Amino acid sequence: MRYSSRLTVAAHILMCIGYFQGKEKLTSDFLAGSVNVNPVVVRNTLGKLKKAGIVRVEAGIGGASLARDPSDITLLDIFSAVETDTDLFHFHENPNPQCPVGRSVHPVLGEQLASVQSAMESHLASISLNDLLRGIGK
Amino acid sequence: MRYSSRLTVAAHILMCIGYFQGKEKLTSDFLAGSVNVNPVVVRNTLGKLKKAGIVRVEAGIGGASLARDPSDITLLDIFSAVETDTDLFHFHENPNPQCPVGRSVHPVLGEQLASVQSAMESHLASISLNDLLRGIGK
DNA sequence: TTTGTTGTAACTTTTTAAATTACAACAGTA
DNA sequence: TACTGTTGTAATTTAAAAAGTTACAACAAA
Repeated sequence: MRYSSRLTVAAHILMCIGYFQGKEKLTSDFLAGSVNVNPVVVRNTLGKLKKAGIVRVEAGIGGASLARDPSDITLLDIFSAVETDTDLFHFHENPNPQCPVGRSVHPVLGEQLASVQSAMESHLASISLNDLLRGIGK
Repeated sequence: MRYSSRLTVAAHILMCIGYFQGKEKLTSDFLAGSVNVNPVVVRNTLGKLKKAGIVRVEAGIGGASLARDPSDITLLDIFSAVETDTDLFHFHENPNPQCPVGRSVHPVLGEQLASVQSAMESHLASISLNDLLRGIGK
């Protein structure tokens, strides 16, 4: 299995906000129309992004806006805000502790996979919302 | 979401084979005992590893063995052999093509995510079964 | 021919994401 | 104040995928 589409949905939403900010009222309905998902999914996603300090949302009146400069919002920020389980790999639960291999898998393999994970994360951190906005309509 | 436990299960199986080769008869039951999964899962996994030229399996008589030197089996080899969908990120299906952002998400974001993916894969390729075997019982 | 094993298909269980429904809380406006 | 459009959030449903399990034919050696 792989990561859910939460990262791409969240990135899409933020690209919309960055692109349309000032021109359109960015309600969850409007954003849902571009992403083509249910408005409630947009609201939940915005809720997580708000908690992470990435967007501001006006309750009641409606409308979302970026809380930081697009160059200061990275894919890692979005990823961490939005994915519940950020672990890339998933260990099988109960290797046999009686077996020398079963006893060692988790520490040995886990250490290696953690380095893969952090390589991925630093790569995500090197890409900003600004980089994405530059590509729109090009 | 994240990758299934297929990679860790497959790596565990291969570590067992590398470790016990020559000392034990490596049947799916024996391997299942160390990994602590159903023997059928082991057989399915071995089937994929066999197709990828990583192991040899004796039908009838039973028992698995490595088809290559452990230093020539990387985590990327195992990963590719065993995961059905190797895509790390998952795109939402139907962004609105009427919207300039909806039209651009896939190409723009997809290109960036592909670079993240290949960074991860080259990292996986740098770790061999030999590296894992060295860590056992240490 | 008997025994122990692999290869596979089919089915069930469990888990997770995403869609959906519903409604209270909120903030402006008439 | 009442009305309107919106957010926040809980609860439920639907859909998809992984892993567990059962069952059995094919196989290879003794």
